[in-house]
Amino acid sequence: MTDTFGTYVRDRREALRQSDATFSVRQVAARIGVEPSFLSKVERGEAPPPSEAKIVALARELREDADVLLALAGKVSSDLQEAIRKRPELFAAAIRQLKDMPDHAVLRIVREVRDGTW
Amino acid sequence: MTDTFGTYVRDRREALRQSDATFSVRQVAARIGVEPSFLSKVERGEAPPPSEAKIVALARELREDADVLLALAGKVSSDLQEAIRKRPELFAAAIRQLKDMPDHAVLRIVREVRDGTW
DNA sequence: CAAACCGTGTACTAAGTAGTACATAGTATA
DNA sequence: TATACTATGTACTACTTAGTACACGGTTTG
Repeated sequence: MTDTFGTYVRDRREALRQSDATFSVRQVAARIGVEPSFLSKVERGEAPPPSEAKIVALARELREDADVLLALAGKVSSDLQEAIRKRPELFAAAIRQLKDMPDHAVLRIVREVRDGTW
Repeated sequence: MTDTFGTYVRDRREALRQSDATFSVRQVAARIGVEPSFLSKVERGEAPPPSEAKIVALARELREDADVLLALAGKVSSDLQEAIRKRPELFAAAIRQLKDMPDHAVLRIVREVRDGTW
């Protein structure tokens, strides 16, 4: 399995670096609170993706959606997990209901619920 | 923090045992594929809850909802996690939308989607 | 009364997780 | 050209996960 997470982070960081030299391994690592050698290994797929907190910090740095980055790391945000754990039967049913539906149908539900067209 | 998972499992197993002697620690452990000492420790909160696979097997044994048992163990079923990971932005939005809604509202969505009243 | 079954205590392990610390060698800059 | 910053490699550690193996003493039951 190719390391999508590391590659994705590296590509994104290098892209930002084109216009901003502070996006070096060292400086990004310092900003998210890890050792540069560790970030380097993560980007090269030599170390597994870091903890949720570090990934969220990294997403903020890279101006990426934290949920997407967490997903690439094979993780699910702890606030979503908590929502499911609080009402497991209900949310298990809801998610299993939605999981095979096309994007637009799920989106419509999200929008209609948000707008109170309900 | 009191150990809800262990206590719950023990209570449920002892209840079933009232009418069926095969619900001893030893025999249930054998049926779900762990050592009796391990199940004993889990029930007494001396060991953390077992892996997802063992919890699912345990839920089947105890005739309980696997999602509920997983939730008590602080876990979320891997098939739900996978659904979220496949479309992280979409499902993050959907779950965050539903998480503060009352049960009946979420249930209505589940039902209406299921029945195609949509 | 002995064989089988019961729960539990102790000791151990093998793999994975999440890093840190330090050294080295290359590259850019003042 | 010296220095300073860069990326990366090697080695190490501490913690957690997910259990197993085995022994012990108590309690049924045939």
